[in-house]
Amino acid sequence: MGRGKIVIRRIDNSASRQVTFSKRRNGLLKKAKELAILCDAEVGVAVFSGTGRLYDYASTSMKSVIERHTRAKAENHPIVDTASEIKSNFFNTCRQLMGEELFDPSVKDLENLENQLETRLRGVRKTKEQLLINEIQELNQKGSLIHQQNIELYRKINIMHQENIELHKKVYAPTEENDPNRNAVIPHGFHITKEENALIHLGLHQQQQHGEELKLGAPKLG
Amino acid sequence: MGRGKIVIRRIDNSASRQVTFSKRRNGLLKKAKELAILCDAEVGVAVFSGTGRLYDYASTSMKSVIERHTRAKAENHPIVDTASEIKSNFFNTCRQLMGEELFDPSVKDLENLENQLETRLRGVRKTKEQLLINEIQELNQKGSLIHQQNIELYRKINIMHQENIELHKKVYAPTEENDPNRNAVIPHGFHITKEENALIHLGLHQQQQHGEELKLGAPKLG
DNA sequence: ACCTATTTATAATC
DNA sequence: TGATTATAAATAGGT
Repeated sequence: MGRGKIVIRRIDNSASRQVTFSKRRNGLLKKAKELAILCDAEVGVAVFSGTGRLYDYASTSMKSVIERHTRAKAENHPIVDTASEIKSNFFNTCRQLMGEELFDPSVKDLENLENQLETRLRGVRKTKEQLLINEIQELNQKGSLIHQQNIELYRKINIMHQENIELHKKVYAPTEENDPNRNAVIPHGFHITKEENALIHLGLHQQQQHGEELKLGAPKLG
Repeated sequence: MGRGKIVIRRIDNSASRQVTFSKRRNGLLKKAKELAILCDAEVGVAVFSGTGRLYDYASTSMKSVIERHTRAKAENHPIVDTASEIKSNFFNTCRQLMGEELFDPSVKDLENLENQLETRLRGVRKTKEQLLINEIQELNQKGSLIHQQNIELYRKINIMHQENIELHKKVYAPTEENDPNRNAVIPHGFHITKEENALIHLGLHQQQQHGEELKLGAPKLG
C-alpha cells in the first residue's frame, strides 16, 4: 500500500528497513489496539527490532496475556512431539538441504520439507517447460505444413514431367526431318532434360530426409 | 478502510463484532508476519477472542518471544543473538523453504541455505531448458531446410512451366490444320493446361504462406 | 518527518 | 461463511 508494490522479503537496505520497521511497527500496534477495542478481545504484541529494542502492547497486561497464552497452549497441546524435538528435526532437515550431512533422515518433518520443496520446484519448471513445449509444437505444425506442400509439389512436378516427355515425343519424334524450326528448338529441349534430372535427384534426396530425419510428430519432451 | 468510516469503539452487535474480529485478526497476524519478514524483527502476537479462543503468531517461537520479552523488561540491555534464537532462525528458515511465510531471514546461515537451494534449482532448470531449446533449434534448422527446398522446387517448376509452354506452341500452333494425329493428342494438351493452372495457383498460395506464417527464424525463447 | 500515488485492508452488502 | 466492491487506511518511494 504505497507508491509501488513490494514483495514480502527482508529489506536489504538497512536504512529502508529501519524506516519501514518504524512505520509498520506503529501500524501493527495501532491495529492491535483497534482489534482489542472493537472486538472486545485480549491482545498482546511484542516486537523486537533488528537492533534488539523492544516495542510491545497489551490490551490488558503482558503478564495476563502470557499467562493466558501458556494456559491455552497447555490445553491444546497435550503431548506428542516436544517443541524442541520438532525444532531439532527441522534443523537437521535444513542441514541436509544445505548439502551437509544428514543427522536423522527418518524424521517425518524432513520428508515433508523435501516433498514441499520438490513440489515448488516442479511448479516453476512446469510453467517454463510448457512455454517451450508450446513453441516446439508450433514449429512442428509449421514443419508438417511445409512438408505437405513439398510433397504436393513433387506430385505436380512428376505430372509435368510426364507431360513434358509426351510433348518431347510429339515435337521431336514424329517430325524429325520436317520441321524447319527444329534447330532453334533443340537448345530448349536440351536444357529441359538437364533440369529434369536435377529435379529427380533433388526429389529423391529430400524424400529420404523426410522419411528418416523429419518425422515431424510431437517430439518426446521428457 | 471499508465502505464506511467507523469509530474505534466496541462493536455492540455481537455478530458484527465476530465478523470484524475474524477479519481484523487475520489482518493483524498478516501484518505481524510482514513486519517480521520485511524488517528482520522478532515478533509475537497473541489474541484471545471474546469467547476465549486463542490465535497467535510468533516469527520465531512464542517461547523465544516471551523469554526475550521477559529479559528485556527485567534488564535494560537487549540480548542480540542467543543460541536458541539462532536455532529459532533456522527453524523459521525451514518453514520458509517449506512454503510458509518467512519469519526471520537475517541469519547468515539462512541466506546461505536459500542461495544453495536456488543454485540447485537453477541447475536442474537449466539442464532441462537446454534440452528443449536444442530441440527447438533443431526443428528450426530442419524447417529452414525444407523451406529452402520448397523455394528450389518452385523455381524448377517455373522453368518447366516455361518449357511446357514453349513445347505447346511448337506442337499445336504451327501445324494446327496439318497434323492428322491432332485429335488423338488434344486430350493430353487439355490435361496439361489444367495442371498448369493448378500449379500456378498452388504456388501463389504457398508463397503467401511462406512469407507470412513461416518465418522460421530462431524463436525468442525467454 | 512529510507528501501522495498506490496498494491493502476492510465495512457494508449480498 | 464466503464472495464482492466501494472506500478508508496504510504505506512505498520521494523530498
